[in-house]
Amino acid sequence: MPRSFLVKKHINSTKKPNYSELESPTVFITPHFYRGLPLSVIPQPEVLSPAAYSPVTVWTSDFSPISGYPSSLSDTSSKDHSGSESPRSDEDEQMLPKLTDPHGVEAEKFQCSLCSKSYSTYSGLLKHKQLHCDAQTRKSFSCKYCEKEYVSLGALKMHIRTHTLPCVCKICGKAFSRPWLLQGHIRTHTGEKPFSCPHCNRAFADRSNLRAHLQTHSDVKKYQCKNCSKTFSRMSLLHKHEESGCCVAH
DNA sequence: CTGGGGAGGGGGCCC
DNA sequence: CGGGCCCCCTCCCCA
Repeated sequence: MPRSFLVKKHINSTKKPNYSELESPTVFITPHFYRGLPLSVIPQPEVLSPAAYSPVTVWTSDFSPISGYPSSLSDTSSKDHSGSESPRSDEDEQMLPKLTDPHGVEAEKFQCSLCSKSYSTYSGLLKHKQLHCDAQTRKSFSCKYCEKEYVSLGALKMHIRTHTLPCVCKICGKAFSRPWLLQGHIRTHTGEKPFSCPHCNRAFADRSNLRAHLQTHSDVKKYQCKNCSKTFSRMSLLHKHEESGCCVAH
């Protein structure tokens, strides 16, 4: 039976969210454990709305045309407010070539594929790229719950789930960020242990714990002290060993 | 005090 | 792009 997961203490309260203060969960698992697989539910609209993110800039790996990008970005960001997609900033306007200029695009041979601004020399284009577009092409999606930033919307959505915790155990009400975490938790209720040790046949509910257990069967363990060469089955044990002062004198 | 098990978090990869 | 899965890691607790 689980021992501590319901009374887990967060000594460093700043490190982990206060789950009780988060918004209400949206997914429940029925007692029919293996029929009703956990379903993830999209977080609250305001969480996934464009306002939830801070898409500062757009990132591309090179300077090639990115015709597909703006539409893909707007696909996820403009559904709730059609008619206001892709607003161009003042700076963007300044970056565009002035087509009415008598020395307009026709006279320029090197054109920025991102902002369409043209230059008569390649070095001019490179300078523009370094000073303006390269900086602007680094996308940054910020979490509205914390200070973390991600380079992709998908990564941010994944992270936001750690705040919203949409997967909730029907039995005990504990919430999780991902369905498979909930599945692992449900095993603590059912006692299911699908991962067996080939050496001693001891079973585990979690693959990671089996992996840690396998280390105990090894003479030379994975984590080794740099100073005394003693090995440990877990990094945490190695850290304890180092903090104990064993190697301070060396 | 040390080693090990239980439980869970988070990023990355693949489909 | 999202879900599932894997891997690595941490924290807590107990023998």
